[in-house]
Amino acid sequence: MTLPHPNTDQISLPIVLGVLGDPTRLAIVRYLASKEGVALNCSRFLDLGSKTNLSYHLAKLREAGVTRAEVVGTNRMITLRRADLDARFPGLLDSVIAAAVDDPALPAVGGHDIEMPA
Amino acid sequence: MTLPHPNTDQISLPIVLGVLGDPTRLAIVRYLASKEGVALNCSRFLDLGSKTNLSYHLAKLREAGVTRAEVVGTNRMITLRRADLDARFPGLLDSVIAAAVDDPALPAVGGHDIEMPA
DNA sequence: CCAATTGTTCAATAACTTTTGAACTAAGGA
DNA sequence: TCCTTAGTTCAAAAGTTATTGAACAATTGG
Repeated sequence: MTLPHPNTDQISLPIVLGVLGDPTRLAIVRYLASKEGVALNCSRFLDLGSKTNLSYHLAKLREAGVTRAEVVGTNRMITLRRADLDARFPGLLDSVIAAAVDDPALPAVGGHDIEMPA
Repeated sequence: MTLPHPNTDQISLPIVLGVLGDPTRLAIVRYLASKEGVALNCSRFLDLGSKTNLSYHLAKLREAGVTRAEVVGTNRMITLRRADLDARFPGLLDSVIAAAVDDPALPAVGGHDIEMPA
């Protein structure tokens, strides 16, 4: 049971930008960046929306190539595809995350759930 | 007759990313970047769509704070707000433009119209 | 003044995106 | 096996964005 992800060279600039142009998804990416090296399961993000709505946003991020989701039991462990994005669009993710870190308009993710080492 | 633009500190990260997440607008920005220091009128971009559709996309870019439009006679002279964007989101525009420059999937702007010095 | 040029606005439509709830699958534990 | 937990899928509804054509405004040049 593995989920579909684009290859690095299939990642599209307008699609990545469009996917990041949504406050919920930007908040997810910001949070993933703040926990780099750690794989988080979806329920981590329940502050940002309902379970089914998160499933939708996380699928968008994955299909755009921004995140990777690994199936571990009944969990999907989610990580940022930082190396792939850096290779494809150097500097882009860094500048987006740096800008997102101090954006008070973005919704925040609490800090109340299990996490597992990547 | 001056057009509304956001102040630098009003420029929003998700709005900028969303606006750039469209191939037509990314092509406009890429072209503006390639002609930096030159103000271009709207008809420069007619390869990318109809007159009224361009009016729409150029308004989106302007309202997001990505471009500046100056009224000169019957023309709107359009420039990238590079300094403002660099101040607000350091490195972001550079990395977007660098990635857009070698994106063969983006529509191209011809090179068949008047241009005027900024 | 008249006509041409540049670009906007408006309303309609088409196309897409987001959100929701109910039903579902798959794995894990008692 | 049965129950729970984690997450997906589906279809409907709601909301948003993109595209079009017709009508409009403002400036310039003859």
